[in-house]
Amino acid sequence: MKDQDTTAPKTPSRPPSADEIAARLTEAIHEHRVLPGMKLSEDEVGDIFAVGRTVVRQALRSLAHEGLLRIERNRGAFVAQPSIKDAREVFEARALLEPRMARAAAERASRADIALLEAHIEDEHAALAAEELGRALKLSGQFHIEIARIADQATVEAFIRQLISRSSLVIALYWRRRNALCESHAHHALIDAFRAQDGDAAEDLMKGHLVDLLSQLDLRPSPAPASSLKAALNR
Amino acid sequence: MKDQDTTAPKTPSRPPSADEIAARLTEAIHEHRVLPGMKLSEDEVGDIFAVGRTVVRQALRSLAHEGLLRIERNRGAFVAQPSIKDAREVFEARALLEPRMARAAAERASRADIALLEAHIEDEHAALAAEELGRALKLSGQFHIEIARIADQATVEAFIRQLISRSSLVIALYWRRRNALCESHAHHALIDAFRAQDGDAAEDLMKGHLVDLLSQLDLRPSPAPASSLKAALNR
DNA sequence: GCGGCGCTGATTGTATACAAAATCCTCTGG
DNA sequence: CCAGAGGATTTTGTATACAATCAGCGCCGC
Repeated sequence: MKDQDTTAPKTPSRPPSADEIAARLTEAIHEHRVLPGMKLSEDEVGDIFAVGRTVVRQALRSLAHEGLLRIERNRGAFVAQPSIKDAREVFEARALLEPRMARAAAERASRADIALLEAHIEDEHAALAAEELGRALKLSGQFHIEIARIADQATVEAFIRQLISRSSLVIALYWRRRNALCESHAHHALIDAFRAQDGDAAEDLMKGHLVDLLSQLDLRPSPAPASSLKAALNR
Repeated sequence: MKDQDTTAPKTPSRPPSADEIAARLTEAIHEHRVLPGMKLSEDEVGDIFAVGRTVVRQALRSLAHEGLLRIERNRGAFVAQPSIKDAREVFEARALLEPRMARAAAERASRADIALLEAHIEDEHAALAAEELGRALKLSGQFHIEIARIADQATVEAFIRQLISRSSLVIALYWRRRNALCESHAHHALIDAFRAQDGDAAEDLMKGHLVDLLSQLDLRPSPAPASSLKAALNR
């Protein structure tokens, strides 16, 4: 279990900061290379990034504060396993925030912004073509964050960032089918609305997009036997 | 500056946890006993609560993550000074979230919930009568948080908690007049809507209430000479 | 055979010690 | 008298050491 360098750093020169480590861990979780329920031992993470436990603890607590990790006293940090209720709440919150962000973005998006979004979709397509499902998922989430940035709402952007993170966990736990994310249509349509500066359309498209996403989840009582019996007993 | 026990603990027996310290600091900031721009030295806080710097650092970083503090590397932690743009964003975000919470709360509020809210208003009145303006302000914020709790939306509740915190900072910086918060009407009206289980009315009332709050702020370019020249140069 | 109890190893929580950075003060030179 | 450089002090950043707690396991008694 020591030679699987799923999150190994590439620069052994300068010790990375707590924020960098948090970002790397976040990325790994977004890409579903680290799955819900997995334990993140302080020593292990510290060895991987070649820093002391002090810095690792900062990163872990930061991620816990964002809801990505669950820290149990004297037990350690585990990747969060959102309940079905959590999953619903996340998408309800997104439904409250993101449509308005899409509207504001449509009214504010510059030529450069739209070009950036298109490049994003390009990358997402490439990742899908290369069967890198995790990377595609991460890019898909970043698309939503980018919209909040274009809307020039840093406060809401931070919230959406958290919601995207948890959505990634929710998808890992409750996604219905494994086949490709066929949501490219929605993102393309959104860009069209941005290009036309059509706020109404953007708001509606985003609303529908989120409903579609939610409908792809399987949120019935017995969620999924994804984790083993042991994980079930840990609750 | 050492004998002003504005945040002195009452139990010197058991060392408080990082969360407790964070809660105490949050309360002090909400009550405007600690003002924007003030520095929170690690040693100072550690001495006050009789714990090592390790625990204090956890608390400070936690509060920084919520936007209450700003941590500058090798400089220390300072109570955040939201910009005018931040202030607008906070109330825009509240306008997106809270009306819907009010609606949901109106549809779900039990007899006990309403009694609790009434007790809250009672306390707020008492605090106002006793000239404890800070305490009244804190209770007023908790009223809004309570609504999200009644709406049974933990995720959004956490967001609103952050927004209330920042609103407290915004009010400290940009509040127009010092006289009493005449917003009791709005809270009373909200409770009436809850009692009638009138979701539409609750949503509208909350929307209007937030507009009123925002209109009480002075968000013009040169905000307020609240902080000294030194603070102005620190930017 | 099985359930409870105590021991051992491992992991986290906290404090302390040391290093790095920034601020403040002083001293010097113009 | 003022400006600037340098050192001393203070404060934060990080690692390490020690204490506390928990999980796993074997042993003993029933």
